Amino acid sequence: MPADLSSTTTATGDPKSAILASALAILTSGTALTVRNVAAGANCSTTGVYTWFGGKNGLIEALFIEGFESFDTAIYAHQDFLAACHAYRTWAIDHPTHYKIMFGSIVSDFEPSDAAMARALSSYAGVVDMTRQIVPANTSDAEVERRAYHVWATIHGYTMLELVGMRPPTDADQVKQYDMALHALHDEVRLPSGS
Amino acid sequence: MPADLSSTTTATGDPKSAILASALAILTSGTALTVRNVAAGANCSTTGVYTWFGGKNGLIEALFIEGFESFDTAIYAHQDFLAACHAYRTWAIDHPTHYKIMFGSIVSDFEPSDAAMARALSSYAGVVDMTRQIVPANTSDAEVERRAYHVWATIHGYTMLELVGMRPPTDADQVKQYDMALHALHDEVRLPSGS
DNA sequence: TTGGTGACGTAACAACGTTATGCGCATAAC
DNA sequence: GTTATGCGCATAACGTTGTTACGTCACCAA
Repeated sequence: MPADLSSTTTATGDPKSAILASALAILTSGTALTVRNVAAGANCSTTGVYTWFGGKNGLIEALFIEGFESFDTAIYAHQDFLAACHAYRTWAIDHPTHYKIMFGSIVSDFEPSDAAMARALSSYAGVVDMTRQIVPANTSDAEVERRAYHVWATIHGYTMLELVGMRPPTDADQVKQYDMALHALHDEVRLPSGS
Repeated sequence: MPADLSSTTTATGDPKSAILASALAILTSGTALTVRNVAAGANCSTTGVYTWFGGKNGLIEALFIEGFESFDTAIYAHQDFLAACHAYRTWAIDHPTHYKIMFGSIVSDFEPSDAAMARALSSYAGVVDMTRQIVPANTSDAEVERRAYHVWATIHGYTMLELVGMRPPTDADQVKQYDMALHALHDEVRLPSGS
């Protein structure tokens, strides 16, 4: 008989990916991300999370890394600066808990390892590349990186504020406001060096 | 005999403020913010947290509101735009857990109530006032608020990225980079309307 | 005095992350 | 073919967390 028919996820025979898929399903469903829930979704016992991920922190770290990979494929499919920035926000809005795991430390006692942080900064390298295509040709690497960090901080600030529900009482359209900020950001980054 | 000598905090006779002070002390000490720890610091039992705050969520909400008040007094003591923005970052760096409670949803199952969110947006009103002093005189209220939100999102993005340790591998001075971004932000906000 | 209200500590409960223990099965050694 | 080693797994337990039921005591009004 075929195996894994009882699994709620599209898991392969690999139990590690089954657990990860269960965790992702729980993240999108909004249920509490507990070891017992993840194990139940993967049709295994809580011990499985420990044999394959070393505990909840290891699972969170796997979600952390998987998040940046999903992030990259969603964002860097766009060549256009504005389209990529909009894709950034859209991904975060569609995966709020996942985004908070990656940036907001929603899970206490979780500190990403050096390898996980390196993966996150590798995703940031994509922002640097995207910025390099916009800045004037003779811009130095340090200046490119400074502007890339500015881009990242700005869109992260907008995204995070919207994600936690912090917005002014006037019911302005957040997408429109975000788009206007992106245009200004775009013009700002395109300026030649030296103010 | 005098009371409250055994308390680790400078608590008054009010048990509610004693519990809040204990929670603040735990926040700054880096210890785990558990109901038992807070109660022990306030020299009472866990029940006290429930009689005075209705549970842990109520305590978190009190910390949320207290955070924005402490925030305001630290920031709006400065008249200068750049000085206030630097004070913003400094407060967040000095109170990382507190800042994450206010903005990062570090505590799961905590959603600020409408009153708490109103208090947070009242703090945002200070940003609007500060922005109004910079923009051209004939700027409309809607435009002022849009730029104020831009200021808030930008400095929040920089602050949050630094707080979670996300920074490019080049070991640039974060304060210097933040300061450069603030100057650019300042110039940007001062521009007349219509690009 | 009597009744009631409210704050408090003790102890318990459910749920959580984690771990000790033992079982089953695979693979390799002889 | 038999044995031994090791790995993955489930069951059950432990300590900690947030929360609550319960009994007690102080205080205040009638």
